[in-house]
Amino acid sequence: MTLTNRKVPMTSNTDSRNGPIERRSLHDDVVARVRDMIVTGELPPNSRVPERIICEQLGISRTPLREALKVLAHEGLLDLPPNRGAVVTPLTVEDVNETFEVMGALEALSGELACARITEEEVLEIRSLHSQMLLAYKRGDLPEYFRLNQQIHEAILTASRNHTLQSSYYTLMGRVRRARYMANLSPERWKQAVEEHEDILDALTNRDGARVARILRTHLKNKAEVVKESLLVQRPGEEGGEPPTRSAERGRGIRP
Amino acid sequence: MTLTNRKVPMTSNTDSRNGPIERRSLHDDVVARVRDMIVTGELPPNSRVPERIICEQLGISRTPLREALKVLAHEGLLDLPPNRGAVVTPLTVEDVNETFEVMGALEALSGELACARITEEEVLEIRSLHSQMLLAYKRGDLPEYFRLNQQIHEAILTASRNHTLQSSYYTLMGRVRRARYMANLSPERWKQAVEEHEDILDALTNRDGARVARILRTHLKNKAEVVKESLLVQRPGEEGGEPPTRSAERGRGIRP
DNA sequence: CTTTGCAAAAGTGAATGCAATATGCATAAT
DNA sequence: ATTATGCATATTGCATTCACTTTTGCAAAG
Repeated sequence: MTLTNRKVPMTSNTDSRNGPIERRSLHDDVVARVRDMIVTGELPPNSRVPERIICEQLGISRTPLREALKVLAHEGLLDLPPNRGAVVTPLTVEDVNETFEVMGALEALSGELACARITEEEVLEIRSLHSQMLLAYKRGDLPEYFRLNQQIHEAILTASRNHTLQSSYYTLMGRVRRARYMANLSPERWKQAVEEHEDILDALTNRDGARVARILRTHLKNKAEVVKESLLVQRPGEEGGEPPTRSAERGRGIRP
Repeated sequence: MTLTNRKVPMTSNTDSRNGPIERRSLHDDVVARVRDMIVTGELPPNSRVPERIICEQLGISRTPLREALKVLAHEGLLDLPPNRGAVVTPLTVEDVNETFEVMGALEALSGELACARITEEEVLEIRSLHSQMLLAYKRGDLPEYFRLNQQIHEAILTASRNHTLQSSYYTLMGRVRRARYMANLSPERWKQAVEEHEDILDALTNRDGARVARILRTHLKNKAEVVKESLLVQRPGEEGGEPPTRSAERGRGIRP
C-alpha cells in the first residue's frame, strides 16, 4: 500500500538496477498511484480524498501529494473546491456521452492515420491479436477478450504515429475507464463487436483509411451505449473499494 | 507583473465584488499567469524557468508555483527533468503536425455536432461575426481578422454542446498558440481562408454536418501549413520576451 | 423539538526549512 | 592547450510549520 517503507527524508529513488539510470520523481509515482486508486474504484466516485489519510497510506508528505492532486484535477478525475478538499469526480451519463463523442473522433483519426503509416509487420501483429481475440470470444472468456480488444486498439493507435493523439486518447480513456461495463456486454452486442472487428481488420489490411475510420467510430458509439447502461444499472456502493473515510458514504457513488 | 502586492500570507482572494462569490485559488491564477507567459513568449521556448525568479516576479512562494508547474508540464508546455528545473518545451514542426492532425479531427467533430445542436440565434450570431470578419479582410486588418476568426471557431465549438471537446481543443490550441504565425498569412492563403469560411457558413446554415466537418478539417490543415512555415522562418530570439536568465540563450528558441 | 450562535476541531492553502542534487569555476593532470 | 577533478554555489525535492477556512458539536433560545 505504501510507495516507500521509510519515513526518513529522501529524494530520488536509489534503485541499484543496471541499465539507463531511471530517475523518476516521487511526484510522478504519486500521480500514477492515485490515478490508479481512482480508476480501480479504490477511491469511489464522490468520495472525499483527505490529504492526511492518503499521505499516510503512501508514506509521503502533503507537498508531493498536493502536486499530484492538482494534476489529477486537471485530468478531470478530481474536483478541488477551494478549502474543501479533493473529491473524486463522479461520472455522469452526460460525461460519458461527451467523452465518447470525442474518443470516437480520435479513434477514427487513429484508424485513418494508421492506414497510411502502418507497417506490414504491425498489420500481422494485429491480425494475430485478432485471432487470439476470436478464440477468447468463442470460449466466452470475457476478461481475455477485453484485454486483447484493448491491445488491438492500442496497436492501431501506435500505428498512427502521433503521440499527441495517443496522449489525448489515453487521458479521455482514463475518465471513462472507471465505469465497470464489462459485465454489461450482452451476447448480441458482443457478437456485433466481434463482427465490427472483422471489418476493421479487413479495411486495415486494404489500407482503406476512410472505412477504418467509419467503422471505428461506429464501434465506439456502440461501446458508449454499453458503458452508459452500466452507469444506470449500478447502485451506489457496488463500484468496489472501501471508502477511505465515512465522508464517502454521503456520496451517491454514481450520479445518474 | 505581480499577482499580489502583499508579501504577507494570504489565502483566497478577498475581492469585494457582488454576485456569486468568486472563490479562485492562488494556484489557478498562477497556472493561468504562467501559461500566459509561455504562450505570449514572455518565457521563450527552451528557456529555463527558475522557481525563485518567477516566485519573486509573481510575489508568491514556491509551493503554489510548483503546483502550477506540474500542471503546465502535464499540458505539455513545460519539461520537468528531475532536479534540473523547468524548461519551456520547444515547439517542433513535428509537434505542430501532430497537434493539428488532432485539432482537425476535433474541429470537424465540433462542426458536425454544432449542425445538429446549434440554435437559429447562434447561426445569426456567427453570420454577424462572419460579416465583420469580411470587412476586416477587405480593409486588410489582420489582427481584427484573426480575432473574429477565432470568435467564429469558438462559437461553433460552443454550439457543439460538448465541454469535453471544448477543453480538449483548448488544451491543444494552447500548445501551438505559441507560434507567431500571423505575419505568415500570405494574400493567397488569406483569400483562400476567407472562401473556406464562406463555405462553412453556408454549410452551417443548411445544417450540413458532414460538409462542415470536411471543410473545417481542410481549413485547419491549411492553417497548419501556415504555422509550420512560421516555425521554419523564425530565428531564435525573435519570439519576443527577454529570457529570465542567461541560460535561456543556450536554447535555439525554435527547434527545427 | 427545531433552530441559532459560537467555540473547538479538523483540514486546506501557502510559506519556510533542510537535505540532496546539479551547476559553475578554479585548479591540476596529461 | 585540453581535459579531468574537486569544491563552492545555486537550485530543486520534499517535509514541516504557520495561517486561515470550513466543519462539527453542543448549548441556549425560540
